[in-house]
Amino acid sequence: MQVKSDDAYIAAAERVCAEKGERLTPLRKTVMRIISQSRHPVKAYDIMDRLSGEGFCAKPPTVYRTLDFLIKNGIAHKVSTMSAYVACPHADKKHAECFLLLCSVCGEVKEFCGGGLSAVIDETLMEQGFQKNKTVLEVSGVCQPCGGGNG
Amino acid sequence: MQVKSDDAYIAAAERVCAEKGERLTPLRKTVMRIISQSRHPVKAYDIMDRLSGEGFCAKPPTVYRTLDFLIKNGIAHKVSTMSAYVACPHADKKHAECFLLLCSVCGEVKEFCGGGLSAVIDETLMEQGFQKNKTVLEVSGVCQPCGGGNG
DNA sequence: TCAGAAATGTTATGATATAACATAACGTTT
DNA sequence: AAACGTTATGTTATATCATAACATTTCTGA
Repeated sequence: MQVKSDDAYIAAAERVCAEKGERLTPLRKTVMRIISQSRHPVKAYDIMDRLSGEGFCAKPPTVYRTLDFLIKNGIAHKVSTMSAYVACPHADKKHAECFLLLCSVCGEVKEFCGGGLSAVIDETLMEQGFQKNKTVLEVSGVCQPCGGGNG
Repeated sequence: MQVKSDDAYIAAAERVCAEKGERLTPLRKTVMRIISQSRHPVKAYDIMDRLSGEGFCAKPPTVYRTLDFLIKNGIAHKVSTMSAYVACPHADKKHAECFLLLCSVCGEVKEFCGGGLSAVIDETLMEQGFQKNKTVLEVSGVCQPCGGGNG
């Protein structure tokens, strides 16, 4: 399995921000690096601790504001079921909504952006007369390398 | 739109518990009643306050334990994106996984259990080699009565 | 009625998140 | 450069959500 280097995440974040006229400040870049280097979703307070190790003295509001910024710009996601945060691996590509697969064995999170699934969800919502704003789909289970499916 | 009376929720809860050999104690029944009477998801600490009004003196662990029980037995759900809890309207019927539509205008939550959507999700996960344990799908938006879709 | 299991009570604390206001950094205009 | 408005970050305090650990009570079956 190919793993994206954290530099690639940062580069993507740079591109997204440049395009939107947003500023990827040192703090924001560092938070982005912290979550993109982790193979697991990272808790806000863990981010705070890691920031301390990098010379920042961030308190909770700073961390949450930074996370809000990253999420608002689509370069990070909140894992609601875990109260934790992940970097988006394809922030700079046009893509459907991101769904999250959470492996309870290795703890890794995998994103998938199935246009097909997105379409089915949209269609279902349409039938219900529900106007979607945001979809959160998080599946916990066992990923393939950990023995989940198809060996 | 037909609204289910809270008695129906309690009756369903009774049936589910009876079937499983679980006990729907006064505390559990009261919590079930509290969340089934609300049109919105209810916060744990609000449940605690309401319990006080009914003669219980429940502290957080008691409330969370009770919620865990209800969730474990499929008669209530946690709305992860809101840290709040709802009663399941069809706990006693065999049904696919429940998905939640959260209206940001009226605050109501609507459940739907589309077997079709469930199947598509399962299929997608299969393709990914991911063995599902639990799926959380929560959509925020605007419901039909509030002007969401199709008038 | 005794023993074990299940449920609830109690105390304390941990974990997650935001409000409100102060200061600093940045960019633009003059 | 000085003055200004905007954006970003710092700071203090506190609100909100949740669980660990252990005590007591209640239920149930032998």
